[in-house]
Amino acid sequence: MSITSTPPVVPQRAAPQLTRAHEPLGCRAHEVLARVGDKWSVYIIHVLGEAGTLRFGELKRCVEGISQRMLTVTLRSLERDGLVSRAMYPEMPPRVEYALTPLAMTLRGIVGQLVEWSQANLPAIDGARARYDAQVPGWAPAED
Amino acid sequence: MSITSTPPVVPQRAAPQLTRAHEPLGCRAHEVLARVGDKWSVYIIHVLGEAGTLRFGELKRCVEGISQRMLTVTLRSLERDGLVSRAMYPEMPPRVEYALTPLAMTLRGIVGQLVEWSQANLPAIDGARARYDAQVPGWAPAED
DNA sequence: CAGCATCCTACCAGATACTG
DNA sequence: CAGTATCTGGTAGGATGCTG
Repeated sequence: MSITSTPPVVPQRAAPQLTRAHEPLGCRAHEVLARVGDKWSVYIIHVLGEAGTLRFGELKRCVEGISQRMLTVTLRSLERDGLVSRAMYPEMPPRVEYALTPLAMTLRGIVGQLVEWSQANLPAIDGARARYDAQVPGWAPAED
Repeated sequence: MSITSTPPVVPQRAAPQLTRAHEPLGCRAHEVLARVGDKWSVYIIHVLGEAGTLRFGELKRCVEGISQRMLTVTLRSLERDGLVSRAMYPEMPPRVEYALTPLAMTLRGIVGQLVEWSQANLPAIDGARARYDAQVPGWAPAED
């Protein structure tokens, strides 16, 4: 379990000041991370955070690339987790508006940083990929 | 757990103007988000960030729940993106050590905030789920 | 317009076995 | 120990067609 019981065989190199390896992560936090670490969730939270309130179709247009099904599914999931609120107006034609909940609002900052980081470091990552693909023999550059 | 590399203060970008016209994220950022928004990537980056340097087996124990295959695959992917460095020592038995690259180091702060947020808001999310599951008729509470 | 239901496919990801 | 290779079931997720 704890790697602090280091076998004497392993040479301690470069004096790791961070010996405390097994931070338990609180077990279930992993679960939440999986939610946030969903392909579309972060995207949707970001878009909704920027736009404030959007209807289904608008959202779909903003998140372009997402299928109608995945948008529905993801929104349901986010709604269930209390991150997105859903307001339905039974008019004709129907109108449904989505927005972030206060809970999700506290995520906005982090998500924003994530997006900024992504945009800022895209070139670096592209470079790393190119370098890796070049030096690794039989690696098919299949987008990941 | 302390995220020492980054001040906990979230630089809220000023003026979240609620305009409906939303610029599409530069949209390759989405690609990077998908990488970060991978189930295991954040976890591994976090663990590696805390531990500094870990061998394959140590990592596997730390990220408990991950299969050997997924650890290999995810590490490869992270390595390809220049987020994780891999040092192999062709001894017997073999030893391979993983660590974050400087690039990934700049992600540590954000990932740390994400983890903290997850842990802090787990109860809220649990509550929201319970509430949702209770009020929605035929919803099978199948964990997601 | 906003969705649900259905079908169908591809890939994700675990288990197992084998190698250097 | 640190992988690779292979098989396989589960599910993510797209396409389509239909309702209120």
